[in-house]
Amino acid sequence: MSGAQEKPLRADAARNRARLLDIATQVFTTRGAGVPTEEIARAAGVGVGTLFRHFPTKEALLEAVVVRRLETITARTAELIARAEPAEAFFACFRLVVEQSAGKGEFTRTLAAAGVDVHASLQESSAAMRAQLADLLAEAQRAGAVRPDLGLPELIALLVGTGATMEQLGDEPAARERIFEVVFDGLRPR
Amino acid sequence: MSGAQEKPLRADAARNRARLLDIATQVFTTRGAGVPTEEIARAAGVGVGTLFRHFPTKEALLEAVVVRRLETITARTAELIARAEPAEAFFACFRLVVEQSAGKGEFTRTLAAAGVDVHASLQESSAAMRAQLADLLAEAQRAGAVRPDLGLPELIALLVGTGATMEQLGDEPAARERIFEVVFDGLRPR
DNA sequence: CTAGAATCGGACTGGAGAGTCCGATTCAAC
DNA sequence: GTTGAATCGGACTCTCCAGTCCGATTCTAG
Repeated sequence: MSGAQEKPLRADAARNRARLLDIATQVFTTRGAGVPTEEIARAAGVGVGTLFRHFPTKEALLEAVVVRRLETITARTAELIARAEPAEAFFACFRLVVEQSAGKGEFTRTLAAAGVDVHASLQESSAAMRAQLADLLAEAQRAGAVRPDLGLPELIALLVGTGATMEQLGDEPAARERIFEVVFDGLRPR
Repeated sequence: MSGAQEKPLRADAARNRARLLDIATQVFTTRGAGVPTEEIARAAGVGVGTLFRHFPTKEALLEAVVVRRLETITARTAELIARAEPAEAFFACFRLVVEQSAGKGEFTRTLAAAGVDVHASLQESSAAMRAQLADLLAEAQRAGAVRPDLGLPELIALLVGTGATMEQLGDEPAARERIFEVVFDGLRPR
């Protein structure tokens, strides 16, 4: 579904598009989804017209940012799964998702509030992520590393919640590590 | 500090003010802080002029809602502290704060983003809450019920984060209970 | 190099929502 | 009941921002 069926963009157009995505990712992540589109455009060195040609809606831009991030996380998670034991992979992925989700909560919230619902592309990549997490969880439970009564919804909620915890905590590596210890201890069987 | 130094409000004015606070609490909690002030006013059966007389700013209204909630929680927490053993009180209060914080995250976020910083009244009641939590934590740690390396900032972050977890999870009592088990297990010493 | 198509830029529009203003209304003191 | 002060209501203004439009610019095929 994510093939390259689009006709090749003109050189400058492709450059602008990529630049917009990068800048938007950075700005939205650090300052929240409320930043005006015009500011994103200026930071990327283009006019708003250009921005809206590439992303017909602010929501579309947000969505593109989130999808790209999800895809990155999914890919890295796949690597981890292939390379490590179930238990180790599970906890490593938990860390990965939490670290990469910084500030993402606001996006999805905005998206859900704005559009009728999240769009097709997002549903697609988030479904892939869910499937991966479900596998990961099942494997870890089979290996006895995670309490067996935990479901996928709880795991996802915990991922989001731990992300919120970290956001609240700020940059204090030792404290962040202690949070991981608490959550991981809680996840293991009694 | 929270004495009654204000001159007595006229009967209708007092009624309107109370009604506005109630409605605002309800509406903001269920639909987020983005709801237009006009809608709050209409739901309360008054004009926007009235709303803005009592709360000169939307931010002020949000703040009043949050302060009131904090005060409620603080009072109930005090009861629990007086009535139970340290360990029991600690976990009961954790539950209480998480349950009562549903949807509050967005408020504080909005507040922090809007005003220069949170206002005096909020700082006051949140300082009271912090002090209470610090006591609670220290007592529970002395009783050996909570891992000793946990600080107040981590506790607060966990409260917020667990609130986010619950919000994400929705209304599924069994799942919510499992989340509490995970977090509480993680909080206890190894 | 040239022409024509794709892309750009940013002034402009429309709409939404916060906060103001003042004539109309309601309260309460006498 | 009367009267003046407090309060109300909601039309109105002002600001901010998403998204449009079109003349100007830049790319690329030949």
